[in-house]
Amino acid sequence: MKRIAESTVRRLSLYLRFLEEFEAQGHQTISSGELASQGGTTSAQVRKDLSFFGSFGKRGLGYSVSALSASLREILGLGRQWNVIIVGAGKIGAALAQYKGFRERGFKVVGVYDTDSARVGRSLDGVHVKDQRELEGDVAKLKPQIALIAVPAEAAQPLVDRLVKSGVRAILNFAPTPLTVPKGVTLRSVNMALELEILSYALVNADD
Amino acid sequence: MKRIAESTVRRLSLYLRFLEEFEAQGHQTISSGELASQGGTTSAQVRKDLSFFGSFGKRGLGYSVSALSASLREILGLGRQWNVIIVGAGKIGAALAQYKGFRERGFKVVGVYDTDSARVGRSLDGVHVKDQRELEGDVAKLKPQIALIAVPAEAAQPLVDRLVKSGVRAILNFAPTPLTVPKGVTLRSVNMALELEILSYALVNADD
DNA sequence: ATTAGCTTGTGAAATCATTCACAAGACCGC
DNA sequence: GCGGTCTTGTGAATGATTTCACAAGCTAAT
Repeated sequence: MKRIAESTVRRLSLYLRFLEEFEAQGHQTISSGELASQGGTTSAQVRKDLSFFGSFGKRGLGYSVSALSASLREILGLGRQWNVIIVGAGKIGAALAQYKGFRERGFKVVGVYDTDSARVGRSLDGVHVKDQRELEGDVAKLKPQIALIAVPAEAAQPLVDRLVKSGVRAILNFAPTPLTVPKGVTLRSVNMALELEILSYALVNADD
Repeated sequence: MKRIAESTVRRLSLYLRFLEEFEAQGHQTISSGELASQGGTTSAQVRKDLSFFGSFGKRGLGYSVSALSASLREILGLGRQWNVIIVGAGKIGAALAQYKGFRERGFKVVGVYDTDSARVGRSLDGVHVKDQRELEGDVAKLKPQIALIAVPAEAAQPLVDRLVKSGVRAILNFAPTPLTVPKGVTLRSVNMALELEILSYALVNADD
């Protein structure tokens, strides 16, 4: 299949959110325009996004909420449980470990690791923090597909290398540093200070 | 001035990071190629990004690390302190309140608010959590330019409306829901579950 | 069965972002 | 001062994404 733009995948994910809300409200069908207004985009964009994957609607009618939800879940790979490990049990790692939103969407935290002995042994929402030396062994055993990185910037790249070597194929990085991964491994980064700097730029240039 | 793409601003922010590291290592000059290899981009991209704002290098030599750092800080509006409030003192709000990276880059947390009386009064890294009823009064007094939102999804939009009404012009949202703001207000969202879903998509479609 | 009223799916056009490619400078060594 | 070697700054070309615009398809009402 043709490569799909990340912006498209991101929007599909948003559409799914909204479809679930809509379904809970008992609606049966939804039009591209309604979907668009929630996601802050246009009806043409919605239709184009969906068209990459097939044809899901009925002309004149719109989309079946439940059928489209199911299709999007399928497309996004959410019909299953993903096992996730979190490395780094500081403030951010701990908050992530306890974040309910992950579990609700099929992402199960199966391990939390740290190097600091003061943190090892603590329990975070049912999962207790293990020593980072156990990482390789656990990855081999539990086969988590996704790792979240919440360690200091300087520890992040060596950690990524270890994770990749152990077979992790998808990484979400919260350390404020750019990382590199080999081809075949997907890396995404969330950098909160950077987001604030973009806001700072917007404030300073408010008169554009 | 011509409108600058967000992707450009994001990269400028990254370049600044490296420049600071590079400066700490005692280097005087840096070429667009060196800057690019750090940021995972190309030298042409670096030069193009900078060209929107002026001409900062010397042909044959590269860029003065300190001069370019200063220019980027100026462009990004980082030559000053920004006052930030955080609304929502749950796991994520608390982690944000204690995140050192913000302070280091000139973002000072001047208030943390929650509605839950069990959380009100707690101290998070020197700032203590206040009742959300004090929000409007404090915003009028402290004039924070930026608000971080870490409340449940359903509480987010009403909160945004209150913040905007009180004069906040930039918002960073961590609630997993799309929000709308009037023109003149900048909103950015960080949605962690969404990032995981994008990874999920990548894993399922690894063979593209 | 026809019409009226919606809404989809999709090429084509327009816009936006990145990469290319090269002239114009700048420094160094001789 | 001149030739050689870098590296910038930037139009032009390419590539990617979004928006437009409209034919085609479906439902409901009469």
